[in-house]
Amino acid sequence: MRRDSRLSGVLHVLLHMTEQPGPITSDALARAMNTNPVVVRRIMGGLRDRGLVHSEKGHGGGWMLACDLAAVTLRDVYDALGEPALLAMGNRTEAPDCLVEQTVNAALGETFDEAEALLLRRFEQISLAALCEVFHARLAERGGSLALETTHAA
Amino acid sequence: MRRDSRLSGVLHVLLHMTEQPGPITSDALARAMNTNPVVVRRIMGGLRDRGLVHSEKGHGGGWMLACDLAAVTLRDVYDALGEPALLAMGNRTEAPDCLVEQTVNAALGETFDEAEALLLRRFEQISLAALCEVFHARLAERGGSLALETTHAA
DNA sequence: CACTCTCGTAACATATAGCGTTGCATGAGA
DNA sequence: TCTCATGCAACGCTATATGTTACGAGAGTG
Repeated sequence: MRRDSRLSGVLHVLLHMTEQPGPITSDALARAMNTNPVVVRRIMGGLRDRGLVHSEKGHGGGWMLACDLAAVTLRDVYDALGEPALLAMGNRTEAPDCLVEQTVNAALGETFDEAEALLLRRFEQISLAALCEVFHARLAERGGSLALETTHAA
Repeated sequence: MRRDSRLSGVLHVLLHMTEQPGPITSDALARAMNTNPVVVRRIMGGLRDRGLVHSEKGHGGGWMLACDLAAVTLRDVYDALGEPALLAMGNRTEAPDCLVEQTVNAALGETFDEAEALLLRRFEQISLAALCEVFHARLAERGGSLALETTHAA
């Protein structure tokens, strides 16, 4: 299967939203990500249910941030996506009768658990506010516009 | 995508081979793994090309170990499988123009790289001989047979 | 009220990758 | 010559991320 890029995608969207005061429509976000509005709504749905963002229908509607950027980490966003699989590999069988396979599972499982724990720990260490800061540092360093419409030409 | 279990599977096979003096057929290995002989040959092909195992056709043929168990690590086996993807997630775009996405990619990419490096490092730290040792320790502790035919009832 | 905008959601299509299965060719031993 | 076993191509199946279309519901505008 293709590699899951939902976390990457939703963070892209969230970071753009921090740079824009008003609500942004799924359509505008979809254009920025070269994808479809429905895909945007799909990945944003989980974040809405968790109260990270808020959506409004009708004229002037769209998506708005609804959380404290300093208090929300990538882990929260990851959870809001439904905690998709982190590793592409896994043990063949969960609870095998075979002692040989139990040995293999134990060794591999420990390694896999370590890697997953590392990822989640790193996610918890990065807040949306921190991402914003890094972005602004890059912006100041390299110059350029911060508007969604400019960075993503229509 | 389904979670890749080739590493888990091939290690199971290799460990069984260390416990058996003569060659083992793909058919016997497939029965032990509740799968198809062709699947066994497929994942073993890479290991054969690297000289980790040797295959013989005809009567009395099958698979044999062809390496120093203490010198071969899980990393070697992983490489022999063709270095399949370790992580189920990735960045949406490799080299985006958007400064926002560059920021997201940098943060996530660093985390992903760390996790991949951890996995490979752990793989390098575990030799086939070490797995064998753990297996024999478990065997002595819990008792039981070590024959493929017994642990995997036909 | 009619119209337009936007989200919410179902339904279906597409692409990829692991896995299973069949068939046949090839080489080795009985 | 027959049987056993690998080598390999060619399918089909399944799961999942992603793309697309269609329609309904709510919210603002004229």
